[in-house]
This record gives sequence, structure tokens and C-alpha cells, in this order.
Amino acid sequence: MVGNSLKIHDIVIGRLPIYLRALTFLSAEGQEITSSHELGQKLGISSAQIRKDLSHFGEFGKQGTGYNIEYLSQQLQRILQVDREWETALIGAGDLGRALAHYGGLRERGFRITAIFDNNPAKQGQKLGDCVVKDSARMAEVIKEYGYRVAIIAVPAAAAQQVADICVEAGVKAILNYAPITLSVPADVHVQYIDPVLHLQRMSYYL
Amino acid sequence: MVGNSLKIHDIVIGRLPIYLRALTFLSAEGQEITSSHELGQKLGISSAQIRKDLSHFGEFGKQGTGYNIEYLSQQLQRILQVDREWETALIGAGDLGRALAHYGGLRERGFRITAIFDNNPAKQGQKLGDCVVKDSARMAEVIKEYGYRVAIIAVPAAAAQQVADICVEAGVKAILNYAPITLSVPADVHVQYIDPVLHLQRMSYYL
DNA sequence: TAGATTGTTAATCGATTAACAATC
DNA sequence: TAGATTGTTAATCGATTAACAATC
Repeated sequence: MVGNSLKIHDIVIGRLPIYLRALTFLSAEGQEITSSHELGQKLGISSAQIRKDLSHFGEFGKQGTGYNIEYLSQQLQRILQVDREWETALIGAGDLGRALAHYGGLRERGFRITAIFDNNPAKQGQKLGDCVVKDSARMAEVIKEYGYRVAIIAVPAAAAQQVADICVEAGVKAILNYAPITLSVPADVHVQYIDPVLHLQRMSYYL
Repeated sequence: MVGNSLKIHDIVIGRLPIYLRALTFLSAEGQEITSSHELGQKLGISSAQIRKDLSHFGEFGKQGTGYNIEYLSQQLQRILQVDREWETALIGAGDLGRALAHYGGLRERGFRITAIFDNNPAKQGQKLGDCVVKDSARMAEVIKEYGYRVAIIAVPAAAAQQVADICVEAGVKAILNYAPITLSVPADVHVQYIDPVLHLQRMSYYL
């Protein structure tokens, strides 16, 4: 059955990119067909869970055969809205900003950094990846003019909330925040966090 | 009641570093006391959940008053085993490795990169943060000799599984993996993943 | 056909929350 | 005391899994 009207929970959405990543990997290896069992084995997820997750969005497999990798990839890309390229603003041109600007994996998977801001005059004018670093003072103006809806915050913790406020005010609806603080944003703005130390501390508990 | 014998679930462990981070932030602002309600407000987590999570490990608050921030911080650090410094090996001295090596936040919060490896001869011998980049060929030897139990993988996807295998064989028990693939490791080895694109794709679903 | 695998149901399991006695 | 907040219980809510008919 195609998408009954019950709300799909975010935890399900969170697994779709993992499935997509695994499918892309298999495809690159030349494989054409896979099964929920094989995918589950590789990802450490039960096959039932994978089938259940996918069933929220449609029927993508064939009984007895499994899933066509290319087709399922395309469907997941469509569902996740990464069958297009999202212009992404990057705030912060430090070491981390530099790494992100140079990372080709973003573009391959639906996101392209096309504007970079930093408040350090020494960085402004520098070329990083495809972009020239702009003054942070122009952030609101540029985000509004080009209609950026996705931003990556890679500035120190002390500046992150202020940067987020400017992004939100300018129309950004999705923020990937590398600063080690929880941001305060309106309910219609999505935030995801990356803080390596949280992950390390979670593991050191078990050591 | 202090730690009844039921297993504490990993999802609870995963929130403790977030609480610790918020407490450190409040402490830096000069605040001495907080409540589950205040913490929850700042983090977007219910106060009941915070109290429940903490109750797995002991009684850290006072009725009518709340929690002493310094005391609770210390207790969380002890529980998470970050009341010490974990020597951490970093594999990969590209842009990302460089950003990690320069990032002071790791050391402040319990993890210190004291060995860096790269298979590119041009990188070997370079100084990055406190370390000189070593040949990846020496990885197993160095990890064994100094007893590293924590490693950060910041190499391209194609090399990540092989690097993980070497780390595991040499005794590493906790891996933070930045490569966009799911690693295959023995059950007693913990892996955490950071892939910015997974987060971005999770948000673009809603745009 | 025989074997394999899907999509879905129902049962189980785990996580979250509301509520409140205890008490600072 | 009066007000506030903890730690804990019980109820609710959500997520996962086992099982299987359908069918390729």
C-alpha cells in the first residue's frame, strides 16, 4: 500500500539515507539486485525493519527476487528529495569549513556548497573549493537573494547561536550545526548536530 | 536507588554527553545550580526524561533545589569515564584529519590525539597539532606499543574497512568513523559514525 | 514446481511521559 | 510554612521483530 496517512516518524526517515548509501556502494561494485536480508546484514539492521521502513513509501521489491538496486536508489533519492542539488551555504572558513568545502561527497549526494562566509578579513577573498569566502556581514543579504534553505554552521560555539539566528531570519530551514551547543530555533527549522566528542564520550562509557 | 542491575540502554548513555555539554556551558556562564526543567528547556528534552536518565546512576539532585552543576558534571564525567584523558589515534591527515588535529575541543573533553597516520609520503613527517604524521605502515605497531584503545578514522571510504581491521587487530575498542561506509567489526568493538550527508539528507526530506 | 523474498499483521519489547509522594 | 523540585511509579506511546500468506 502506498503511504497511508499516518505520520511517518523521523526515526524512519533517519534510516533512509543509510539504505541509500549502502545501495550506492553496492551499485558501484556492479551489483544489480539485493534483498532486505543482504542489506540488513551489511548494516546491522534486521531485514524486517528494512522492509517495514520501505513499506511506508511504497512497494519497491519483488517477491522471491528482492530489490533492483538502481530503482530503489532512485526512489529513495526522490523520497529524500536528493534527486536534485541543494545549494548550501557554509558559515565558517576555518579548518573544518575548509575540509567541508573540499569534500566532494557532499555534491555527489545532493548538496553543493555555493557560498562561504567568515568574519575574519584574512579569510575573505580566499578561494575554497568552488567559492570565494565572503564577509559574514553579507550573510543575510546573500542567503535571501539566492534563496538558500540549507546551511552548515562551522564556527566556534560562542558565535553559533548568533549565526543560526541570522540564517533563520534570512529563510534557512535546515541547519547542520558543527558547533558543540544546542541551538534554539523556531519549530519549522530543522537542525542536525555533529559533535565528535559526543560520540567519543558515548563509547568511552563502555571501555 | 543506585544502579539496579537492569542493563542501562545505550540510548540513555547517548544522552549523558549532551547533558554534560550543557552543564559545562552553564558552568562557564557562572551558574551554579540548575534543574531538570531548565536543562530540558535548553535541550528540547522533557524534564522527566532527564530525571529518569540520571536516576539510573544515582541520586544527584536535591528536592526543591535542583542539581549542583559542578557536582553533576563531575559525576557524569566519572560515569562516562572522561574524568581522564584517552590517548587517541587519528588515521588520515587530509583536510578533515587536519581539522581534528587542530581542534582543541577534543582534549578539553577527554580525548587527546597523540598519534596521526597517513599513507601519503608527502604528509609523513609534517607536524599537525601536537603530532608528527607517521607512515600508516606503522599503525599496528604503534597502536600495540602504546596501547591505544580509541581511534578516529578519517580516510577515504575505499580505505576505511582495511584501516578498521588493522586498528581492531591492534587492540582498538572504540572507533569514530568519518568514512561514509558501515564498518564490519567484532561485537566487542564500538563504532560511531559521522557522515554529514546522512544528516543533510534526513533534513531535505522535510523541505 | 520448489525456493526465495516481499509486504503486512500481530505480538513483543523498549522508551517516554504524566503524575505524585517525599522532602529540601 | 509555602513553593519548588526531585526520584519513581504506572500508564501510554512508539519501535522492533517474528511469522506468514502472497507471489515472483
